[in-house]
Amino acid sequence: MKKDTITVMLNPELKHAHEVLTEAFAKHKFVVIFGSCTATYQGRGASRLGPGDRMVVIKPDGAMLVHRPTGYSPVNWQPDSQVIATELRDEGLLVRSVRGKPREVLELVFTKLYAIVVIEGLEDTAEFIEYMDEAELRDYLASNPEEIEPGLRVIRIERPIGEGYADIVARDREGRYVIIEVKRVNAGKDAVQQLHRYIEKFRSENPAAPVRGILVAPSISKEAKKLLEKLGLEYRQVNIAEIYRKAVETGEIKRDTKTRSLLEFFTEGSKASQLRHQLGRGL
Amino acid sequence: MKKDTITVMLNPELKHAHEVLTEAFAKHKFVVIFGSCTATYQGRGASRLGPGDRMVVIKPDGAMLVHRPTGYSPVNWQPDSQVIATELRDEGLLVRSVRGKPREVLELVFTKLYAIVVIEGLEDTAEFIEYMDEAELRDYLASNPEEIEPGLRVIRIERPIGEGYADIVARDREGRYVIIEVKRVNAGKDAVQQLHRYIEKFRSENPAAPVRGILVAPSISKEAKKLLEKLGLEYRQVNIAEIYRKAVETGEIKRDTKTRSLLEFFTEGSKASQLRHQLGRGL
DNA sequence: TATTAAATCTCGTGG
DNA sequence: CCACGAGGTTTAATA
Repeated sequence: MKKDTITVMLNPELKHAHEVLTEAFAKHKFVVIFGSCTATYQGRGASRLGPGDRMVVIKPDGAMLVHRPTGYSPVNWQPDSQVIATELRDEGLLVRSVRGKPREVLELVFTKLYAIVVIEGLEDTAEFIEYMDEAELRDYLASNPEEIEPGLRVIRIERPIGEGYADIVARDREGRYVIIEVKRVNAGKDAVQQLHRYIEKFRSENPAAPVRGILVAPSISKEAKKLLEKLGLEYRQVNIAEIYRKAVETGEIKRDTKTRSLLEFFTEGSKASQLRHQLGRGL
Repeated sequence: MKKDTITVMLNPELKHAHEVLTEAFAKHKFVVIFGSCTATYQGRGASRLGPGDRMVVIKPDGAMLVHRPTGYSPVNWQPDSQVIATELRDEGLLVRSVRGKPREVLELVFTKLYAIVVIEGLEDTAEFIEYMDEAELRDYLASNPEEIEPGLRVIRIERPIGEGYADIVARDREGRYVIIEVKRVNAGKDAVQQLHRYIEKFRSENPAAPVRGILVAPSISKEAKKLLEKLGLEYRQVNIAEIYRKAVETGEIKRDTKTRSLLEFFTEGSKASQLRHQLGRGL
């Protein structure tokens, strides 16, 4: 980032803030506002929020976030907006964000401002790399089917069945077809139903072929398990962290020193109490 | 918010920042950091992000957000964390956030800091009011079933079926049971499947009772429609904005002057071009 | 553009 | 504490 591109205002007057914000929005700067405001939204839904202290972020692309003092989620937002404008009113400083498609309007009215930060020229071109999403898990299991069951031979992956795709189609030791559905999070009834649909479709297409269905997931809900058993399907538990470790070890996932240290922290790592001690009390 | 509780540092040294942040985290203050950092996450998944300019928010409850210069979503985050700590390293200033359940670690390493804002005492107790969410739509339809089909008599709403709930259970003119699934957005295959699950469950519990299934939504995807028809279910289109207006008119939804004006803005309102003109170019 | 499925989904609600 | 389902879900991939 270039230097001298940060402007900070502490407890600014509404009028002064209005001027600064108008220019900041026009020039697509990165803006953060701390203050007390109300929020009104209408678009896909409608909402209203009374006065309170919030942090409002407006990004260069028109993304807007209204954050309360706690929680992950913004209470109001605009994923991106075509028009952002401010207006001085009797009630306070209006900040209005309008999105065209779908049509959505978010209006904030500030009565008090604690701080405004305006930044220009933030640069971020780094690639974001994610490991072990569902596709990666599926590919690992397809390459290492013995993790699911000894003697399994994979026929193909992502086989189109009906309207969807079976994650893995294989044959077991006895030559029976095995349709495998992979989930990287807790499996619910929907996952069981999905597998069931594939099995039904496969049976209708191959009436003579014996076929089994296996749901592979780190965990399964009780009701899903019941449904699964009722439908004559099977469940295999897998440990995602363990598979991640194996994938790294076998080179199927590249690692650098940084991920390695975190990985060890996780798989061989210390307990929370030790960690707390290492780090100090903190939060 | 009380006064004099904001601290702002511009282009701080890492060492100085470390001291300030340590205290801020210990005292559960609201912290925003602008700077260039890398990010490493491991927990439910794993990810790595190379150096770039970001805004990092740490809230009093331990919620943490790492935002790139564009977009709605944080690139990394922690919904809440038990331990947040900083450490001075050769590579830069480490900010580490640890969550216990599930076990997740997010590590940031800052090499440059542009600004740090620390705020204490933000107060926000206002109630967040949403209009026309699915529950409200369901309740309106349950009170006005003729919107779905003439002669429908509602038996109950939110009927437990298995572990889930059918939105509305009714009887039609001919005495058949009707299970109704309500969606306030475009219905996809998942909605059809959900309704199908309820129907199946109902049939298994009441083998003798004839039952219909109706999906009520403002629109439905083509594939979902096909699946729905294949499963012998029905679809009824509703206009959400119209229902919202009726609900307001009949007093089932209270409105104040603010929502009223917004309502009019939407239902009778001006076009985007006019709006753009009103507001000036803006963003 | 529409649609589908995944997500470190998050968040509330109910058992 | 788990499970289910909604969400102004968002986002990426796919047809």
